[in-house]
Amino acid sequence: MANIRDVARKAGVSIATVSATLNNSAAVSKDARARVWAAVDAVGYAPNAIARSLRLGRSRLIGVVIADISNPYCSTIVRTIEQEAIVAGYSIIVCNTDEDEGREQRILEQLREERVAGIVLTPVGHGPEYRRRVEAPTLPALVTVDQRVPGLERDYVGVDNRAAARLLTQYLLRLGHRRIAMVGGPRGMWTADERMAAFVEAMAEAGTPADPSLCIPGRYRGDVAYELTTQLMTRHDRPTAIVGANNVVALGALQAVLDLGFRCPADVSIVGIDDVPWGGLVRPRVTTAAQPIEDIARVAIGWLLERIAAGARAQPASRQRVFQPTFLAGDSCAAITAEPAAVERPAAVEPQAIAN
Amino acid sequence: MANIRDVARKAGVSIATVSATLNNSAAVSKDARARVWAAVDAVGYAPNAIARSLRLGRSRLIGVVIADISNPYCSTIVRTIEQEAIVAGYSIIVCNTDEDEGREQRILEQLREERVAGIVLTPVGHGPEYRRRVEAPTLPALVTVDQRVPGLERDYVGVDNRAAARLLTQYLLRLGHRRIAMVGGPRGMWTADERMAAFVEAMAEAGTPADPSLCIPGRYRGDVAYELTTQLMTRHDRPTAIVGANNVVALGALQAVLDLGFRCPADVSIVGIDDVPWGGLVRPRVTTAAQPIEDIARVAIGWLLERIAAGARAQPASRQRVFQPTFLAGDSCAAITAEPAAVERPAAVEPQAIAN
DNA sequence: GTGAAAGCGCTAACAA
DNA sequence: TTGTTAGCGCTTTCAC
Repeated sequence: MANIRDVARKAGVSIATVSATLNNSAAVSKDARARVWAAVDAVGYAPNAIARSLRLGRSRLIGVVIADISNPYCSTIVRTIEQEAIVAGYSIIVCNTDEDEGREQRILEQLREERVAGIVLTPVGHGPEYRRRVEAPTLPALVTVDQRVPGLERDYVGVDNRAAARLLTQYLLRLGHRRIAMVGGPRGMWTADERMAAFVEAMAEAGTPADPSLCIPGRYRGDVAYELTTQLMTRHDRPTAIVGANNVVALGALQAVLDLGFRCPADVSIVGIDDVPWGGLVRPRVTTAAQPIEDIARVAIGWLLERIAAGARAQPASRQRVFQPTFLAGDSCAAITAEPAAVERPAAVEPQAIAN
Repeated sequence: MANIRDVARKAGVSIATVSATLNNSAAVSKDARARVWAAVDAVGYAPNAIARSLRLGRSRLIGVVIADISNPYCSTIVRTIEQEAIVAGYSIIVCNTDEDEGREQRILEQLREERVAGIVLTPVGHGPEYRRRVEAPTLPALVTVDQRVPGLERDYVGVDNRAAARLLTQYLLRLGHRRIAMVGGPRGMWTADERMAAFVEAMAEAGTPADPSLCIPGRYRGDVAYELTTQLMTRHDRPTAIVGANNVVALGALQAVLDLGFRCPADVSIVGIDDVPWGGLVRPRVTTAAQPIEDIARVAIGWLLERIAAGARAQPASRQRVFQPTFLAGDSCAAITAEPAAVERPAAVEPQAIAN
């Protein structure tokens, strides 16, 4: 493939002149300029970004590390980031961690070797050891999204997870539910822990502490949620309502409930965090606390580009931006009308008596 | 950031020895080897992939060019490709064309500059000029997926689009529908044209040629399909059934139909090509002709890695692999029982008379 | 088994 | 305004 020397030879100028022409980095006579462009066409030259990156010490690549691109939440984030990145002249490298810390570590290592200009990371780990690794100055500019690592000195953009879980729980409580279950995310994952904690808190505040056996950590995967919900609903003391820790969990739960022959919301109410794509077509429409995903992604990539531009210069201190969730009423919830006893002795209530 | 020279100095060896140790490319004494690894840890060295790529003339990056990552069809492809690529030691750069040929051209140019090892492309263009560009030997190893460019000398993996559209059309015909519409994809796009052609063909074969005004090209986007379907269903001679050219088109059509107050399938039947994620929860369940997306993606990345490995050596001739779609019955279609007149004079039939 | 040195393609400092 | 040249970090040939 043609290189800058070929162009220079063809145009009858030096390689410095070619470089200056291509990059507008120095004054070049009109004549030389024209000859250079003609030669570029003639030899089919395309600048070698690798050589340029090596010379400049920086690349035009941004790493986007998310849990799983086939999750619509993640793909929306990636899409938005790409849209913004491309106008800034960057391409993005997408990596899936599958919520596996070891995998994430390998990915970060690889991105570091690749000398990417920056990284947008949905971190999966926690703890001081993990923090040390993600704070490492050997990593490029880095912004965290969605998952937050407490104490981590890196920019963070996300949603108020506690508010989201509280919102939904209180909604169910207002409808008269007392025996409410939460099918959660992976234990140790920030959003999962936060959402679970807020659920427990809201239940306690209402004077009807959550039954620990109904607070079920899981994974942010539909199949796992399906399995857990199936177990949950085949228990003799099954709940009257289920909080799904995110969108795919709620969908998995709904599918399980329907497959078991229950009606939603007649037999069991279901709510979830994060909106569902084409959620308007799912029946019943799932009531959710939606995140402004695009806004989150835009802030994240904006901050990252800022830090990349700042380069070695003084970087701003780490920032936090927390968006509020939006309550979106569907029709996956029904009020519990009879059985006031349920309010008093939730654990003793026979769900069959309440259902419907 | 530490480089190979720092490691060599620390270990008291030459950079050649460090390189040989790191890459197992030459015999190194046990002692030297140990000192090198110790030095690597000590200085926090990570090899510079950019420098290595420049030297080697090849990178560990693969470009994946798709229409829109937020389309579940695309994200499944990307996910599968990433899974296979990572075990082969490659990372992937994801680029969205939004079905815009100019955008695609810029992306291909950029990937070429980036000297990616290979490209998986969902081509959006057609015609000799376009073909010439995508066949350009200046591009790296390249495999096309989903969209096919007739006459293009590049590997292609996809589905039998005609079979898919024919399958669905014949199904509707068997149910007694005669006034069937197709909400299509972008005119000029291979899959869209094929699907439309097969629809027209199947209608003609049944002796009930499709009404041209019911063969509507559009875009592979839910909002566009929604708009077109709304127009379609507010006509006085509206159809009794709609074929959606892909999954999001079918969903957009369904949403429009329901929003207008029609019942599906009682008032209008809907089918679509490509499966829908969580389709089991959409009511009614849309009857579809599903593609084996993972299989398609796996063949594509497999062929690409093969070509990358072959390198400058003789490349195999361009290959084609066409998978058959699978018919998945939902409950979005109803039989037309009365009104045999419809068979004879479809254009004259008052749809109201048919519609349940 | 080890090291010196050339060179991948580019940019930028400096000289002319 | 233009050209010469050093060097980014690495791999690899060739001497030792």
